[in-house]
Amino acid sequence: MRELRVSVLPPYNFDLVLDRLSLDPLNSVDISSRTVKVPFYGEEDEILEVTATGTTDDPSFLVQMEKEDRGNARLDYLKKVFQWEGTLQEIHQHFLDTDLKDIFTEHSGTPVVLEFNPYSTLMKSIIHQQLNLAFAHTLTQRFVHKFGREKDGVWFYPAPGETAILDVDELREMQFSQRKAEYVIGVSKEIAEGRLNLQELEKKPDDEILKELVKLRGIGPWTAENYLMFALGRQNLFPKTDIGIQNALKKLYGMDRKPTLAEIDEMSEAWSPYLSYASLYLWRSIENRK
DNA sequence: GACCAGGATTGCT
DNA sequence: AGCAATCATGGT
Repeated sequence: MRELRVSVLPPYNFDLVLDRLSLDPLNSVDISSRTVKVPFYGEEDEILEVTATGTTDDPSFLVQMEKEDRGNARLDYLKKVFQWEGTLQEIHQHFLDTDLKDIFTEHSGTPVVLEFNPYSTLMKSIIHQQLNLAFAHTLTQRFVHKFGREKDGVWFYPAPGETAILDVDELREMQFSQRKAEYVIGVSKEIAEGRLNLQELEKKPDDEILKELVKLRGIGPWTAENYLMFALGRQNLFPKTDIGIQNALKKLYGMDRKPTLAEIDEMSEAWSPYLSYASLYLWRSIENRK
């Protein structure tokens, strides 16, 4: 077991990170020991264990790895996933002059934490389309439990090639709709057969990635924006068709209806170039928390 | 028992 | 181009 200590710039509230991660039952989170076990999709499945050892104003972490970290691949991955090199201070500063001031103060130190794998983000987003979160998590969990892999309590999504050869009926059995099953298998085929290269895609600017992803059957604007935000960590995305965002804005402005798309454009204008943070904090503002 | 969920596609006009 | 129907099921 290799151990490593990391400190990052404040503010950074890892307990809020764990709180959000625990919304997905596939994540291996232990709130009391302030630890999350992260799947690392290398040549073999590996687990990286991250434990908070500091506070919001003096954040530090203990990282435990199973193998030697050749080329810093694992540490670089964790830095990106948990945004350890971000500057939340500046971002908070930006929002103090906006209508999101109170929400940002309440959730101060919450970074945008990325999903643990680009392909899994795509699958999860497609499965989550249009469904309430409870059922969406159930479906995703069924999918990963049946076709993915487990190691020491940590779940790994199947590889694209493994999903690509599934039959639609195998997903229908676990209560996927016909079309959702086709989307999941179809997009996996695009990747497995080399027509969609996620590593190459990552090098392009937001608008080009959006354009390419939306061409695929089963990926619309919402899913593509979700990918840019949570697989790639792009900072200026605002999924205005998202029901959760619309409900959060309705609540924020005390409206008796959801805002129109034009109204949303107006509201969000002042939050650029950090719209992804605005989105995250708006989602957090309507999530049920203990 | 409606009606809505962290949407996208298809088939109408 | 724009609109309605469709999808599976759980929560309210």
